[in-house]
Amino acid sequence: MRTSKFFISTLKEAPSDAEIVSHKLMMRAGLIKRLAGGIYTWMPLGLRVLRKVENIVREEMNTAGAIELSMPAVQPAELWQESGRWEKYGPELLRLKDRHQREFVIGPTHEEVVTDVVRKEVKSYRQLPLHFYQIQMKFRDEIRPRFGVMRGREFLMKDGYSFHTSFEDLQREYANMYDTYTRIFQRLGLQFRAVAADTGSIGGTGSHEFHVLADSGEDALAYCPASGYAANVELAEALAPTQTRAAATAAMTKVATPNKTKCEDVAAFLNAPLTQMVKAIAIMRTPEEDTAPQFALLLLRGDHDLNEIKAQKVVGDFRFARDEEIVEALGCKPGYIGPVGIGNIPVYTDRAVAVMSDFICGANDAGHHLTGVNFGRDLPEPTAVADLRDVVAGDPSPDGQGTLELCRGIEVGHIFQLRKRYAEALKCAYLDVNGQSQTMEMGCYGIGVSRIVGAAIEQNHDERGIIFPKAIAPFEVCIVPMGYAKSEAVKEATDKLYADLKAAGVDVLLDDRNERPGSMFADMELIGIPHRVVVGERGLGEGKLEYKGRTDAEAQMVSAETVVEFLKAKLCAA
RNA sequence: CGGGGCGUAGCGCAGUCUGGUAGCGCAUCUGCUUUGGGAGCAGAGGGUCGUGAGUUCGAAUCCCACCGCCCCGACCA
Repeated sequence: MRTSKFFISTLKEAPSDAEIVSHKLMMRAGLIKRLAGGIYTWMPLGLRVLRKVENIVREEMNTAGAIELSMPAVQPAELWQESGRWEKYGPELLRLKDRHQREFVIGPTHEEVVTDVVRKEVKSYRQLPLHFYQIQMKFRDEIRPRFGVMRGREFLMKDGYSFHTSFEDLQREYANMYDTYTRIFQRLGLQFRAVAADTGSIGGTGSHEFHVLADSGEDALAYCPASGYAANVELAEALAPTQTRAAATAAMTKVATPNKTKCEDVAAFLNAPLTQMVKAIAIMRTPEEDTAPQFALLLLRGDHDLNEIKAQKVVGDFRFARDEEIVEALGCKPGYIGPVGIGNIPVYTDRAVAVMSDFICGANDAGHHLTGVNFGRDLPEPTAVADLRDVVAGDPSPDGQGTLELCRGIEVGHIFQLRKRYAEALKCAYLDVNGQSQTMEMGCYGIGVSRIVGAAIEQNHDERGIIFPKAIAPFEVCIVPMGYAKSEAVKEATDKLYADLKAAGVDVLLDDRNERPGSMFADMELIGIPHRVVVGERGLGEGKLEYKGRTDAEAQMVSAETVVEFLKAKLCAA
C-alpha cells in the first residue's frame, strides 16, 4: 500500500476527552473517530488492526472445531422474556420498538438466539456436541462508556456457544476453549493471564477470564507465584486468620475524635495502627422487592476494603444505606458509627475482624470513637462471620501454598460453563440413546475483539506512539524514502524494494507523500509499524539501505541486495 | 441517578469574573525557499462562540431551561 492511495490522518495533540494512553494514541494515530459516547468509527488504518485480530481469533476457533455463523443484532423481546433476562438485564439492554409497536432489543449477547436456533435444529444426541460462534458488533448501553474502545457501547465481539449431552463433554469443550484462548493470546503477542472468575449475571458454574496485563486495567487480579493460583479479586477468597483472638487487655474507653470520620484519620489521630481499626459499613438489605429494606452493618478491618460481590453472596441483595437511614437506625451520623450497643441490628463480621481484640470503632455518637473494644465483653460475640473483603498482597493463597500478589488486567476473554440455565428456560432438549428427552448442557465463550486493540496498545507503547505486536500491526514494514520526488536513484530503489516486498507477501506501506522526513518518521512511529526501511542517497551510494525496528535504539545499514531476505527473517523471528 | 467540571475554527486552548470589532498555536490552501527527525518567509480561507428562550441600545461574556461531553461516587461508617 502507498500512503498516497490510502488514508492516514494523524494528530499532534490528542482530543481532551481521551484519558488513558491507548485511547489518546488511537485518536492521534487516526485509528478511530468518535461519533457519540462510546461509539466509534473504525478508520481504515484501525480497521486493518481490528481485522487482523479478528482473523487470528477466527482461525483458532475454526481449528478448535467451532463453526461460524452470524446471528441478528436485533432480536424480538419474546426470546428475552422467555429466558427471564428481559426483566433481569436492566438498563444496559437497549430496547426499541418497531413500527408496529413490537418490542425488540439490540443484542448485547446471543444466548437466547443461539439456543433458539439449536432447539429448532437439533433433535438427537447424534447431532451433538455442537459449537457455534460469530464475530459481530454488539451493543451494550454502558452506564459510563470510557477509555475509547476499551469500554465502548458498540464493540466487536467473538461469542461462541457450545451444546452437549453431558457435563463431562461440556468440561472437555471448556478445556478445549481454555487452550484455544491461550493460543489466541499467544499469537496476538500479548502478555496475559487466565484467572478464575465470578460468573456474574450470565450465571453457571465454572468460569475463567483472560486478562491482558496492564497497570491501567479496570480489574484487580490476585495470583500466587508459588502455586500458579490466579483469580479475579472479586472472587479470590481471603482465608480465615490462623491465629486466635488475643485476650482483652484494655478497658473500653470513649474518646473524642472531632472531625475524624475516616479510618485513616482516626488511626492517625489516636496514633494507632490502621489494623486496629474496625469500620462499620451501613447497608440496607433488599432481598425481596415487596418487603421493606432491612438495616444491617458489615464490619471490616480498617485497612481492608469491602468486596461487594462476596457481601452480596452472604447477605443477599443490598445497597448502601443513605445518611438519613443511618441516623434513624443508630441515632448518629456517618463517620462515627460502630457495632457497640446497637440492639438487634444484624451485624456481619469479616473473618479478619472476628479475631481482633482491643480494637477501635465508632461510638455511635458524633465526634467520638471507642478504644479497647472487645467481643464477648463490650458487644456480643460475632455470629455471622464471613469473608467480606478484597484480598490484599501478602494474604495467604486460597490453595494453601504461598502468598498472593496483585496486578491489574484488562478483561479480553471470558469462558463460562453455563450448564442448563438457558437450555431449561428455552426448552432446548434432544432425544438420548433411549429416546428420552434431555436438556442440553451449554458453555459460552467470549472475546472482546475491539477491546483487544486498545489493550494491546495499553500494553505496548512508548513516548513516540504505538508499538504494535507484529501479528496485529496495520502493516508489517514501512518504506520511508528520502527525496522520493527528487532523486531518481531513490525512487528507483524504493519502487524496486516495494515491488519485491509485495512479491514476497510482505504487508508493506510505502510513504510516498513527499512529506518532510521528520513528519514521515513521526507518523510511522506513531501508528506503530514494527519495521522501517529508509531509502536515501546517503546509503545508496554504497548499495545500502537503513533498517530500524520500532523498538531498536539504533538503525543499521543493510545491503540493498539482501534486504528482502533480511526483513523476512525479521518477520519470522519471534 | 447524585456531586463536580467543561462546551469558542478540524485538534489543543485564551477571551467569560468586569457585556462593546472573536483571538493564539497546530492543521488546511497559495507562492517562494527548504528537504535525514513534526521547516522558514509572505499571504489566504475557515466560527450562527453547544441549542433555545430571556435581560440589555448591545451578549461568547449576565439570567433560565435543555442538550452533549469529561471526572468522581463504600472507605463513610
